[in-house]
Amino acid sequence: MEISLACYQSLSLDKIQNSFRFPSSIHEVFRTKPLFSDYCFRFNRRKCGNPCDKIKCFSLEQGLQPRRPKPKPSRNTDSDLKETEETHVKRPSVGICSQIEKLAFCNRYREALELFEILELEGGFDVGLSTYDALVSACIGLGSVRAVKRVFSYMISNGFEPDQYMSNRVLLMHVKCGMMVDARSVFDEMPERNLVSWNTIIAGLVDVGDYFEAFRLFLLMWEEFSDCGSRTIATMIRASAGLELISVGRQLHSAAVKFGVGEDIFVSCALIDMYSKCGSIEDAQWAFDEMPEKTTVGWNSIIAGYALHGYSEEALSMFYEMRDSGVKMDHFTFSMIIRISSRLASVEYAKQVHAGLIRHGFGLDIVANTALVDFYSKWGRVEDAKHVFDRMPCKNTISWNALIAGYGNHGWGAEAVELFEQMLREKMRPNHVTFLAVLSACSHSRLFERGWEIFQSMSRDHKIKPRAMHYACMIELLGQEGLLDEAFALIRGAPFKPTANMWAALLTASRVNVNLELGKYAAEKLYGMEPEKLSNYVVLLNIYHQSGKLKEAASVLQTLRRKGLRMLPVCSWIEVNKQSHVFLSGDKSHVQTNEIYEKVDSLVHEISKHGYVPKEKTLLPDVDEQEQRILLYHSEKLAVAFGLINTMKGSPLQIVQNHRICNDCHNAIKLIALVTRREIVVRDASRFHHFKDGSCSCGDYW
DNA sequence: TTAGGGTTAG
Repeated sequence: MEISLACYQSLSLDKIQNSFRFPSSIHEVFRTKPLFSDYCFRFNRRKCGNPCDKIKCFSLEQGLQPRRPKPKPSRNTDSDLKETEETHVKRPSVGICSQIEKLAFCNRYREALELFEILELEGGFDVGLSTYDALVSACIGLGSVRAVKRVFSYMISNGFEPDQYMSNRVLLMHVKCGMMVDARSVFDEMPERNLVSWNTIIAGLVDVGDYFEAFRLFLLMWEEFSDCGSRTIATMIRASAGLELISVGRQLHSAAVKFGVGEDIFVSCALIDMYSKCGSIEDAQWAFDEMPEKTTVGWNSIIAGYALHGYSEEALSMFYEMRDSGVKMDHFTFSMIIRISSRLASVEYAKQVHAGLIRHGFGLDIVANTALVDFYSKWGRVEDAKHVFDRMPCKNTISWNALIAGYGNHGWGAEAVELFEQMLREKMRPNHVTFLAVLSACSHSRLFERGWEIFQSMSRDHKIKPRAMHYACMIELLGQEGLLDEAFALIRGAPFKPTANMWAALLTASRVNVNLELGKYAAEKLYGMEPEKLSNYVVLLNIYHQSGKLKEAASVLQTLRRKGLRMLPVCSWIEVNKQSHVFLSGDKSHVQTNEIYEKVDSLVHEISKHGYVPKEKTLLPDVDEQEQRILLYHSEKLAVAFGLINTMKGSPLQIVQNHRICNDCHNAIKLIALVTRREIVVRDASRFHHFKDGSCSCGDYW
């Protein structure tokens, strides 16, 4: 029985309990056809390979054969006797061992492992269980594969025979350090496994995204114990979230209620996360409302849920509620709020969160600081971004990517490339996002040769296969150089089926270079892939117009009308004094309307001295006569005028737009930035446009 | 008995 939790706000849990079919339901779920197609869809979408292979891997018939306990080795051989004798002569090592334990207890893991070196080098020490436990803690604390190998090999060579507790700790040590293959061997060879062992290995599998194997082990665990606790359920809910399988998540929710752990905080948080990741924010909110005690993680999960669905305002409002409820905020909260501020282009708010981050003692947190770097660099405040970046005590690839992308988005292509090279010099490993950022920077700044070199170095030097987006960047780069044939050859030579992004890049290149034939070809490819996407038709329409082919343009227009494709209203918004102001074209609802319109008129008058001529007619098909008259008052211009009236000189204006900026406004804003000596950053549906000193970071190519 | 679980950044 499929149930929607949102429907149960009145009678709720009873019905959920009645729907309980666990665990047989999970077997059914994995065997039924609709769910199989569900997987196919998801795996196609995530490009995780052939879904059929994944399903084959998850064969319930091939159960894991429980290992028999290993027979204890007979001690008849000479060498064994020797070993036994040696164990008798082990040196007491109370001093070193207790020191290791103390250091590990104080989280001084590195020092504990340094001291462990003495045991390794000199050998023959009598090391007790508590010392091994401390060493395991040190390995987990450092997350070091090398340390795990050292400690594990010492345990084996020293003849350590772990009890159930220590076996689980050893298993956990491998799991936490991401050594899942070794962890699996440890698990398989354990003479006895209890619930903790199963939970540990299953959680590890979920952590690395091997959800099918996690489910397989979960069912085997169920066969062995016919029992599971809140921890197992929370983990399996996480696995359902990973697979985006709400039906399985609901069954687990039912199971949790049945087992009396439906209100467990870990289960509740996992449910909030699962429902939001599976697309049902209503159910996530319901699960949150049902939490008897709303913890920091609970609040974080629901805020993350709203943010995931693009409901930034709602997420912020939940954050205010969280703050007012007196629950402690943590580095997760701050990281999310910075990201949400970034979407809302709210510098003031981000500054406050930045201050709060430091005040609450999370000033060194890598995730929150990376979010800050991303925020500042996204909005053209490169100095601030660099300031945060330079003061980060440790940085990872994501931190570097954020700054490189920021440089690139704002037209500092050379600086982005320099930063990328510095990253390589500092032995930080780039990933596919790094290359996307640096190639996109090259493309915005027209660094053709450098971009081409970097593109080639991806697979040659860094063993990273270029993906469709990298190809799209290169097509853009070639298009800027007018090398359309080469761009087309790159698409045809790609080792995979060209994607819509790639054809769209070629279509844009054809429009900019006015190549009708290639444009038509790319547009036709795009229609086949995205028949309902309006922008594809609009670009072709523009190409026909530019080439004077009015008959063909009219035919595209007819197709649009036949398909009933209409544009969503274009809107731009800007935040001033922590308040968002949204504008539509010709919008007269704002309280400062008169002032704003006067400002637009005076700006247009001013920039006309610099050669600006407003376009009389837009090429967009859905703009009616009335709207054509108000072209002068497009949402972008209204937002810019409002920003200029209400903000201090010196600070850049930050405007967000739900569509691509139009050609006319692009020209106008470029000149407005010049005459008013203000920086204006517009994030449209496609990219950032940083207007400064009469030019734009996109190099007029978009 | 100990041990195992939930949320964040490009």
